[in-house]
Amino acid sequence: MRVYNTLTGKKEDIVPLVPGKIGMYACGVTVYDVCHIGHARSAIVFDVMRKYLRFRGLDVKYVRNFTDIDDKIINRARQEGVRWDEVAKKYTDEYYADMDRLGVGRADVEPKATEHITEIIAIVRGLVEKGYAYVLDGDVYFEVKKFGDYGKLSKRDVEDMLAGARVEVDERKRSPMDFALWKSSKEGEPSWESPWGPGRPGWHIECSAMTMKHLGESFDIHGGGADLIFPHHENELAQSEAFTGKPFVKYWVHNGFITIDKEKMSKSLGNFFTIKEILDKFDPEVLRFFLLSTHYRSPIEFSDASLREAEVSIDRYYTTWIRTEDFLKESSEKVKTTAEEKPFEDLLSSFMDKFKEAMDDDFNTALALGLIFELIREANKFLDSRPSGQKAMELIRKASDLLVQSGGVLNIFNKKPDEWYDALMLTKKIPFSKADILERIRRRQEARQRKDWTEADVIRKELEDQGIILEDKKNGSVWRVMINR
RNA sequence: GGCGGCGUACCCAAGUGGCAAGGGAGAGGUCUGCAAAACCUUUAUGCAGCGGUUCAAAUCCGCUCGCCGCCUCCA
Repeated sequence: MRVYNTLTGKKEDIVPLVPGKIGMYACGVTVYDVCHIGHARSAIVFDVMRKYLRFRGLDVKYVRNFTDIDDKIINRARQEGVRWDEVAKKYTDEYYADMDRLGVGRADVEPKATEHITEIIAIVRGLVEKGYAYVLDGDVYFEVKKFGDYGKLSKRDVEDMLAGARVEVDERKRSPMDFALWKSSKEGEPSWESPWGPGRPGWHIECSAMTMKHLGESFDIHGGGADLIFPHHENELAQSEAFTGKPFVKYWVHNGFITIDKEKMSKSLGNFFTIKEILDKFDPEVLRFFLLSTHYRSPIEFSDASLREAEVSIDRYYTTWIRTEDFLKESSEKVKTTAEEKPFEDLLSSFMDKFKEAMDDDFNTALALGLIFELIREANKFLDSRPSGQKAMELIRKASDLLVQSGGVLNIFNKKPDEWYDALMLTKKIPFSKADILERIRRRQEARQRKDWTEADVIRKELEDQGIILEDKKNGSVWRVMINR
């Protein structure tokens, strides 16, 4: 398995620090507002990585944090006139609600900054003692120039950055690049006792404390959005390695942004969609599929049209699923071998290797999806050749097993077709109930038996106008929800 | 200004040296009472442009053009 490591700028073989085990940390969210789909991308990408690593037999410990104390939270609380911890609680709940709807699983440990104040203080104290940090009026700063490797993750040169000087200058600091490990609290602000007086942790130190506690001083994979590379991860790396004297993270993994009209989706530009907004119009599976249809490091342009395309693709999957189910239900004594059998069998036996190969190569979900659709096409082709007999059934059963297995890793295609259509009934706001539809199908079936094609077509048209498509099969008609309307 | 990335068909999108995955849309066809679904054929002698290296380049190197990101909070 290989992964692109931001630290080295190359794809590298994944060799766990402890054979058979993976320690993995992903930066979660600061709980001061509702999540947008950029947060969803990060959450989904690392959820799938975790699932795949497990699928490959690794014992994964996945940690994802909450930043529940921060200036933004304090500001938000001030604006809303509520306590800071109420803000944190509220948006933590919102986060869970969004993730649950999205189908993103919980991490193995979900630590909060405020639950690690003791550990944070211990690290800050250690850094002061080791001479990497200095105290100023109750604040503690990390002195960047003391850490020779500073800039190695984001490929930045400290001198260049100083020359650029877009950093807010606090005259008291020894260097503008120095960053806060501990911030003294003003009257009325949340605070914890510390050797430097009442205060709260700086932004980056919490991750060092939490990773160290839950994954050890060195661990395998650290992930997050690409916008966290600098300064957050750079600072995290510096303070962690300065404190322990050991390599902090083996593989740094960063996901690309979601763009709108080619521009990064962000709070400040205001061009963002919340997870809720999207899930009102699309099933969570559609968003997941869409996000996995592009490699995780590439930017992905967000639009309704793209989500509709994803919807069509998913529908193709469930349509095929129904075909395979129908096929397996029909008992077939007579054996009919077709010319399609051999190529189909070959594809089935090579599929899982190719799927693994795709996912092994830096979690190439887009390529993996391509393979899944190749399998779907071949399964349909095989069924079109009208085979029958035990062997044919075994092949189809194997195909659906492979689809379930690969879909399971990607956390897609995990519904039953019925559930997919139920979901579409809701998101497409179909005005008919299932009973309405079945009643019309029954009436149409009578008309068809009378060979009253006009009447049959009128009923079909009526359903079609409301977004329901009928398919006539040899033993009756079935309905589906129309996607493109 | 410094650093990094991207540009593949009508659209989305894989592909880091050896015949250009996959999906959508379009056209034609098979099947069907007609449809739908499915399948088949078709749609890039070509990968932003120009040079170079190589037996061989979308892939490596150089330059040019265009777009974007980070350098400040950000998934």
